[in-house]
Amino acid sequence: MKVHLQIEMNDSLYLRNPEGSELGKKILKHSIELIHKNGFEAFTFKRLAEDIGTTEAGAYRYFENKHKLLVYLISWYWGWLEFQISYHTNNIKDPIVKLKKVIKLLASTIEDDEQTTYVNEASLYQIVISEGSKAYLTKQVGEDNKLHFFKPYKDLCAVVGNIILECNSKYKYPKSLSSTIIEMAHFQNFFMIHLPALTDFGKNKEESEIIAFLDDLVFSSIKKG
Amino acid sequence: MKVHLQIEMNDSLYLRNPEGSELGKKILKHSIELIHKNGFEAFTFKRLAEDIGTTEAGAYRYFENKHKLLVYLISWYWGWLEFQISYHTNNIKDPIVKLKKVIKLLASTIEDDEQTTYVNEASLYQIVISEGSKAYLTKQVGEDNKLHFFKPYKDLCAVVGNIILECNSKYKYPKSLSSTIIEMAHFQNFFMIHLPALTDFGKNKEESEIIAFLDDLVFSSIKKG
DNA sequence: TTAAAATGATAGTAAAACTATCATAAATAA
DNA sequence: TTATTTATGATAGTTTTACTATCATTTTAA
Repeated sequence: MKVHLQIEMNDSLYLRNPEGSELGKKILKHSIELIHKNGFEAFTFKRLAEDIGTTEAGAYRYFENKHKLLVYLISWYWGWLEFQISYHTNNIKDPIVKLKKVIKLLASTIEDDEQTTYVNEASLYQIVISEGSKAYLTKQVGEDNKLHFFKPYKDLCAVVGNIILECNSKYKYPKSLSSTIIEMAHFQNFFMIHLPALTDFGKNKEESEIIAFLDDLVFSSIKKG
Repeated sequence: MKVHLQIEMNDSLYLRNPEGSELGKKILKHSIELIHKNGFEAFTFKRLAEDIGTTEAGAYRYFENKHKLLVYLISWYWGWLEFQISYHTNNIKDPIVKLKKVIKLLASTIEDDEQTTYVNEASLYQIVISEGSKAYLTKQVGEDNKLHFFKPYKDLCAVVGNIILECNSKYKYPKSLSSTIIEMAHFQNFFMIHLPALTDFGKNKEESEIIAFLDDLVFSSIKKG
């Protein structure tokens, strides 16, 4: 049996649902490739269109602008990750084991999930690391937030925050610790690769060390006593 | 006695030293104002020139492009902050007291430092929060790093890392913990204001709570035993 | 006081970030 | 099946951004 998993997306993010047509899926697929390859700043709808074999206008019919396309991709990732977490932590009773699993999922290079043909999760993970913050570090963050663009991120943060509370219901900063883990899972990875002086992982460049750091950080913080 | 403090800047960041002329200082002053007000994406040399009363070409004589100008401003801030830290922790023997002071300096809204007339530190602090990551979250991060654009950030990170080691010489992740504190001092502030669901400070919006969170995070982690 | 350097004024270019129009192809509903 | 809506392709055009170039004038430094 082959299961197709579809992430429910906020429909204010697009003009026409990209998951509902071949061209739309091509837009997703190729924008992931291009942003991964050249970075978000160098990404244009013109290049995207050339890559796909459609016209600039074709892309603009799906997404108002490249910012919304980025937010779409990042949101898709958070939604996908939340599913991965619920899938992989299902039936785990011990919240400490659960939290360790979550940290591992957050900080591990993703392999491409064959269930979604038009999204390369491995590339998307790299985009989330390098470009993810740009989704909200803007002047329109308030408006975007009103349109619930960041709901998937907030939901994930809430999920992780609740596991933290399961570990220690008296811990005072579950949400901030949660957003700290999430951000640092990515930032430490970026630093390790590009600015190793900002980390302790420069020599080996092993993501297992990032996981060990985050484990240490989290479990020291929430340890009772 | 009036002391003028000048931060030594990497001269690959500019074409002509902006601190060496009136026009240059105006460029710094007004770019801080404009980026603070409208965000980095909306910031252009044309608007800057109009604001100052010079021409676009005038600005381009000082900075190759707006990315370098941003890196300049952010670097200036890190340099300035490192001085603040060394100034305010001078003569403090106890590394724990020192580290607390550092966290406070990192996470506190800065008041405008009258010693530097052409830099409004309060606005610059907001820019560092909202735009700081964009200095390195680019495809050219490698080249920029080779030109030592991020040295002030790395230096600061090393300083904080060393204080962490003074507290506990056996702690395994001084540099990663240091970059985590630095980044989170800003990110938690941004989240508190714009995406409060990602923090535990949404109700009161008090930066003292961020400081308390960071204190808790750091001292739990480096506590011996 | 004279040469060098910095600024101002103006012009121009390539690309980015869109919007608009119209013809055609594909899907769908009557 | 035909009629009609809907999606796509092809083409063109606009405004803004991100620069570069030139030359005259002013300021500064030797």
